[in-house]
Amino acid sequence: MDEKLMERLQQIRKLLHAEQLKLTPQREATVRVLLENQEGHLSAEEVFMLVKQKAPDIGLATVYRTLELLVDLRVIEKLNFGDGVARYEFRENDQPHHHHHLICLNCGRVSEIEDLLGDLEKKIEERHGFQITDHRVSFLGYCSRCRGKGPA
Amino acid sequence: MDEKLMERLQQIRKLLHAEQLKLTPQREATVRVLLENQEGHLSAEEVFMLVKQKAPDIGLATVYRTLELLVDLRVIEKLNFGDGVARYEFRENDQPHHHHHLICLNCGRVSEIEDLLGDLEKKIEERHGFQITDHRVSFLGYCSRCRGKGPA
DNA sequence: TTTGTCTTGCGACCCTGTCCCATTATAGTC
DNA sequence: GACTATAATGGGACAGGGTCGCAAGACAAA
Ligand SMILES: [Zn+2]
Ligand SMILES: [Zn+2]
Ligand SMILES: [Zn+2]
Ligand SMILES: [Zn+2]
Repeated sequence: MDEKLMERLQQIRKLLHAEQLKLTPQREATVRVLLENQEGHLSAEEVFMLVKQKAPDIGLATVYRTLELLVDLRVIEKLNFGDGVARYEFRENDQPHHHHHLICLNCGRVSEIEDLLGDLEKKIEERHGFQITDHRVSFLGYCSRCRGKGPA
Repeated sequence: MDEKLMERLQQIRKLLHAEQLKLTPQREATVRVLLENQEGHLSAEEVFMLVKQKAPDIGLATVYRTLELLVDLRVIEKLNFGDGVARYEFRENDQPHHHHHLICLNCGRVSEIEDLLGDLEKKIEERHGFQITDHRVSFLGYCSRCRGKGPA
């Protein structure tokens, strides 16, 4: 786990370097928080709170800038669950479409399932002549623990 | 068209009445704008602008309140295309899932296609024990006119 | 008319996110 | 190490979308 983290950090350092950018302590702390919360789907504010614990003097703007930078570098992905805040998540390979989200309306848990839209997208491209480059998909409902309970 | 409009207005008037609410001139004007722009996927601000032409003294807050009210009554649906503004659209029956959106990254056109997720949702419910009540789906890419042009 | 309730417009306010700018950190070169 | 060019930072002002509280207005029932 730790060597994987260091490896990832090195990768990112190289990516930044290629653009004459630096992996500053603030950026590193932000990346670490993201890596330590892979399944957390953290919002910028949440990342900020967690980063503050590692680097108390960091500014909110820096976190936002770092997140934007990492999105541009395709290191992380910006998600929108429709709750008014952007959320961020590590990207495994540089590929989009790696998974979908199931959002529980009762407990708020977000779980992930594999991408199931490949065939469907082909169908849409054929039928409608629309060239799909990305999709935004989430499913709302009740997780196995919360079934039958209705809204919170 | 006009009789359909009146019919819809009567329906809505009844729905409101059932909750001891009134179909005020402001609310009626807002509903009319929405009905006259069925495929427009209007934002609140856009609705406000159009309503102002019919009822110049209406306040922005009233439009927001009316939209929220209509969403609660399941008369319209609140959409999120990820561009930072909420958009609104009439609901045909009171059913969700009636269609998906294809959003062109070049010209911004939003077109609609039928809901194709029925089978997929069944599969997800079986595999993951997650009871789906709604989904948010949009496909991003390039429409038939804009194919091969890349981002604007 | 009186009363109670729903509704309105307005402005203050909130929240997420961006921008500006003076200051600071960093990497590279001598 | 010292010097320099450039990238990066923190903080605060600001922006856009949206919500809230409130006093005033509209309306229906009695
Ligand atoms: Zn749950
Ligand atoms: Zn995820
Ligand atoms: Zn197009
Ligand atoms: Zn639509």
